Amino acid sequence: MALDRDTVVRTALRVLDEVGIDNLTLRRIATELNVQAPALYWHFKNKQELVDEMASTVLAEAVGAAEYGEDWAELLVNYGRALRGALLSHRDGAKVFSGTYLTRTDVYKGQEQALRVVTDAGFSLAEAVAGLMTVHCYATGHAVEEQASTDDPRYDPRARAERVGDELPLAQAAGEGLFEKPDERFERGLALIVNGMRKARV
Amino acid sequence: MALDRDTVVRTALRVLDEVGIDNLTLRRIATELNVQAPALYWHFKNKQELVDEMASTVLAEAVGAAEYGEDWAELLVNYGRALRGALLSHRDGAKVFSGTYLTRTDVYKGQEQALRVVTDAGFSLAEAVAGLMTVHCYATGHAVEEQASTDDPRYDPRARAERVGDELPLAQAAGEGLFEKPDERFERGLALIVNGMRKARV
DNA sequence: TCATTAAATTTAACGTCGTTAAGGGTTACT
DNA sequence: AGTAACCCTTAACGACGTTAAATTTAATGA
Repeated sequence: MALDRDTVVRTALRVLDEVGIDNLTLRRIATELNVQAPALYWHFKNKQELVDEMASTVLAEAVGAAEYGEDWAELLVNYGRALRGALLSHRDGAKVFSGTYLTRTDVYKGQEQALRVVTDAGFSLAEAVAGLMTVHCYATGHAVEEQASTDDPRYDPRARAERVGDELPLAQAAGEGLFEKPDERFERGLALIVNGMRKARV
Repeated sequence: MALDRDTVVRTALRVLDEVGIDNLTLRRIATELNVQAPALYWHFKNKQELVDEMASTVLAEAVGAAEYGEDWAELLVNYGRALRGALLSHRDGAKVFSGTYLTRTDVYKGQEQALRVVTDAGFSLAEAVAGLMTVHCYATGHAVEEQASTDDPRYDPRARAERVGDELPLAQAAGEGLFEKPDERFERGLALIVNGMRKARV
């Protein structure tokens, strides 16, 4: 039975979850497919093209196919949640998937839908773009920072508190709740951006 | 004359600008220092430790050492600008420096200063943390997306417009101004977040 | 049904990379 | 002068992405 691109992509995503991006090799993926490494070059031009397709697959399914509702504020929040969820859904996903070239246009469909709802709510197109873009970048950045710190053993909260020390009391007090409840923290930022939009509409 | 960590770091940053992260090799850096590659292992445990120090150096100088002023809104804006500027100041900087382990505590000093100003302005510590964190993540995410698209020849605006096509009129109209003026676009998002803070203070 | 062609994969190998081991100078101190 | 710490070199290992060529598998058409 011959391979196809989609099978390779899904296997590669599974391997990514097992071994992380630093150990994601073509040989490892090929082994998982009972195949030799050069066989992958029949389906993909090179490794980067495979990784791009992995990113596109994950993002298209989570962001492009979602239903965000008809309330503009809810929509922005849901869009941010979906994007963050997609980036966090695979090991090292934030680093790997953010800023990679999207090979599918599906993602843009979600954005089209979002822009329509927000402009229908009375915002100008420029305002709608700004709001959506801000949520998009915020969700991306949050996922990157979040995944970097939770995956790195050196980011032990206790150790951090030691290092920050008594010279930086506010940073220390802030840090206590900072690394422990990422979901709630993410929501606070989202609410802030939506509030900013509310103010703009007046 | 013996090398020291700082010399290696600054040379590595220069090489990064020349060749990009995919071609940043220890041998290339060593050559630039008139030294053999294994010599670097006397100063750094491994390549990752060197990269971490590169990130810390750039971020500490731009974010930790800056003066943000005493007006809370201006401060948040300046913090975001400084962070984005640092990430964009080197080739592939956003991908390389975001989410890497910071070896210096200098960065936290900037955050301490920021939290003091914002809380002095009447915000709770939780609100101040949320605001600063949101700006931080937004600036990070913006830099990542921005650098990924400007460096990748496949992100040609014209080609994108073709692909998006007539089915997605809003996305197309939005895209026209989206990839062309990143500075202004960044500022719009910053203003949105600051406005959200303004509303929270009432 | 069998020859022909196209598709899919294997085998073998190349050059480069990060990293390690072992050893050789240099400098500073006793 | 001897010793110890420091800093670097030479040589090499195993793993990686990738390419070229040969080989097998599957589909096609007479």
